[in-house]
Amino acid sequence: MARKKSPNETRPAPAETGPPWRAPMREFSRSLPMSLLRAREAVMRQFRPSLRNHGMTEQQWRILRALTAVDEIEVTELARVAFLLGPSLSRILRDLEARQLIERKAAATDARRAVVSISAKGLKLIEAVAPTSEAIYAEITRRFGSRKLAELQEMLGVLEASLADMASADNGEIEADE
Amino acid sequence: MARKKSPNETRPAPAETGPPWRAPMREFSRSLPMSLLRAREAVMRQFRPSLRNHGMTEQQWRILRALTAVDEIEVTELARVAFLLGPSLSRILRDLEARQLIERKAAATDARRAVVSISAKGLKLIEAVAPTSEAIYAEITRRFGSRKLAELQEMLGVLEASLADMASADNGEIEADE
DNA sequence: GGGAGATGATTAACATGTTAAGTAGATTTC
DNA sequence: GAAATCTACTTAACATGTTAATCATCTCCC
Repeated sequence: MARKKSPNETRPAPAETGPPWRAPMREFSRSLPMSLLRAREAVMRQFRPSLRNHGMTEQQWRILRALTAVDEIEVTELARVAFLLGPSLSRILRDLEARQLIERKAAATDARRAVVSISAKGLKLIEAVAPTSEAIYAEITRRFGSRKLAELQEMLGVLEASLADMASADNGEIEADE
Repeated sequence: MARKKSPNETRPAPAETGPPWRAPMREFSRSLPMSLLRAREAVMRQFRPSLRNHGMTEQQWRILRALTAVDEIEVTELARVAFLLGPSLSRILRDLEARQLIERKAAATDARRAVVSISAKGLKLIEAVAPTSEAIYAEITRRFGSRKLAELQEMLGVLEASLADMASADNGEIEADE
């Protein structure tokens, strides 16, 4: 049942207590990665039950959803659009193909490339899920506010663009002292 | 747009082409879940190499990081603070304990509850990673803007709160027509 | 045109996400 | 006060995230 509460009256410290060592780092739960993670989880929690009822995961939905927007598409490009890493996509395509929700063929000009498209069965599945999905999205928009939602997405896009060419400044230590 | 793509001159359609069926759904790549996912990935991509150099994953870092803020903490509360599901936390704690980065003991009043704390070795590891981590965070803040960063986090918090009590409206279909 | 290197995709190996089931200890109830 | 129930945690099982390695094809260059 998700982690929607619990009075927790027994724990020793609220986890917001002063750190035992000098704390140069920002309050943990307010870091940007945590904020983004929690927000996304709050959103996805709304969609998962419906998807699950249709025997589909979030990623499988992303793929089928992306496939409805094109006639056919190469695997690499699909990975970019659905924002999945190659290995994940490979596995999922194998399963979706086995379930006959997609079709795959080799590209005409380049035998390395595979071209994927959604099947009639896949389209039917999308059409079955879409109404519920739309209703949920509408409710989220209603609650948060259409204006604010657009603003938020704009900021997220700017953030992403801001970091696009940032080189990670990792020092070379391979293991902690040992 | 972001996503420093590549010329990709060979693909058949840019994936932004008109859908073959009537498309009642919003442009896929601009959905809220995708925006959040991409923004978070853009941020985490900066931290992962440094963490990896210290032999640690993002989640392991979250746990150790959370532990530095308290003297000791129960597992359930730690799951809440580090935003991890119970099963994930169980596995990670087992590993961190084997690596002697944390210590675990049974709670005094309730034998079911386990109390976790960071070890001296764990603290040393945190101290080794913290400077790089801080530098990365500072650079992100500099690029995106301190003001905007605070605004963004405020909006994310409001979004999360907006959806806190939303009941998922899943219909009961268990499988698509077959 | 053949070999070195680049590219598209998959496989491998390990860590985590997610839901369900299991286990041991605590709490309630009659 | 023992059975029923609840609670904290763990295990199980499967799907995905993540990095590295592999495999097949393609390109380039001599």
